[in-house]
Amino acid sequence: MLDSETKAVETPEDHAEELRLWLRLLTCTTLIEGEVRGRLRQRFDVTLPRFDLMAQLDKAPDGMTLSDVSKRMMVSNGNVTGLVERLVESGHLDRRTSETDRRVQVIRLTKLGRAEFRRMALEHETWIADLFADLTPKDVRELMRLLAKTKASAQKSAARRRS
Amino acid sequence: MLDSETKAVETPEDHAEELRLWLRLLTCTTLIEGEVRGRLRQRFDVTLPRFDLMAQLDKAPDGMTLSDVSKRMMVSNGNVTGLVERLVESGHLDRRTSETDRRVQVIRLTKLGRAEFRRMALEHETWIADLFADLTPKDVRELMRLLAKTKASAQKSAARRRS
DNA sequence: GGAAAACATTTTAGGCTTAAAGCAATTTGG
DNA sequence: CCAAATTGCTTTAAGCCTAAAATGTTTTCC
Repeated sequence: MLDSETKAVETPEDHAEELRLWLRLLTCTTLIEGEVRGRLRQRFDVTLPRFDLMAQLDKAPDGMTLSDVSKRMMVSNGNVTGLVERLVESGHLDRRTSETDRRVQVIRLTKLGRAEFRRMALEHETWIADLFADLTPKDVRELMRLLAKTKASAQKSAARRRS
Repeated sequence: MLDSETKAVETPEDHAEELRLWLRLLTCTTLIEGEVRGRLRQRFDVTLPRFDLMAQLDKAPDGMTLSDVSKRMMVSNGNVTGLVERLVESGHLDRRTSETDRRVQVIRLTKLGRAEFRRMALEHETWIADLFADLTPKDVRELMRLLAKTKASAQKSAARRRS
């Protein structure tokens, strides 16, 4: 049997498996994301980022600040500014400056925005179910568990770098 | 015990688990992708799409057509056109029209492009390994299996829609 | 109280991305 | 052979996205 040192010499840094895993993860996400994007556009003439932003706001009846949205969506501040601008323009969002802190903008879904989002979300959920249809409930549970572990690992690594 | 019909009435369409799974998948990918993007920029002043394109070409010593690249990267044709333009400009790519079919553009890494990519890829691999560091080899295998199943399921669903 | 730091957002410059339309070259099927 | 369809790529218009700098506001802390 090989000791660990010998093995280390033979395969100095074998991270090929992790690399393949990352590529597969990326492929899955890209595939599903593209499918959802296309369906949103065809059925509702809406973009995925707009839908995602509305989804965040649907969960927050009292509204959110732009920073909150930016953190939740994991996108840059400037990105949110533009996205919100367009959704206010189209009447889906209401935006007001906080009374207690004039730096802060609070945004909410308008009645129109909420109604449209709910209508889209119902159908969206069936698309997702269909895309994952071949996974058993056990597969789903197991994937949830492993992705939670993955997320924690990646966050730890990211924090290590920032420190 | 409830029969399936009663149960169906109580929970008409329970796809909440799949939805959560999709969001978690997306979170993991966004997290890792953002981390890789930032490191590529800081260490090598290169963008992620440029790196991805070079990675495709590194696996194809005889070059690829733009269509091939577009399919592999799962992005639109027009996207590749611009990406290639900039990489030819910076001297990383060589582009020539096919002798047998004048519609086709074949691109390859230049000597410079290959050298730079190899240098980046070495480090990139260690980042990925670090990001996935808390997963056991068994976790990795299991994730690979479940993501393969997910990919197949999503492709089937996408094909259903297109038909 | 007031300077300095922190914070929320916007602006800027540049690049990425898509869908759809357009152009040229090749292939197909009468 | 040649018109029609297909294929490979580019262009266009619009929107998405980031990092970094700028602006205005609030908090901190001496």
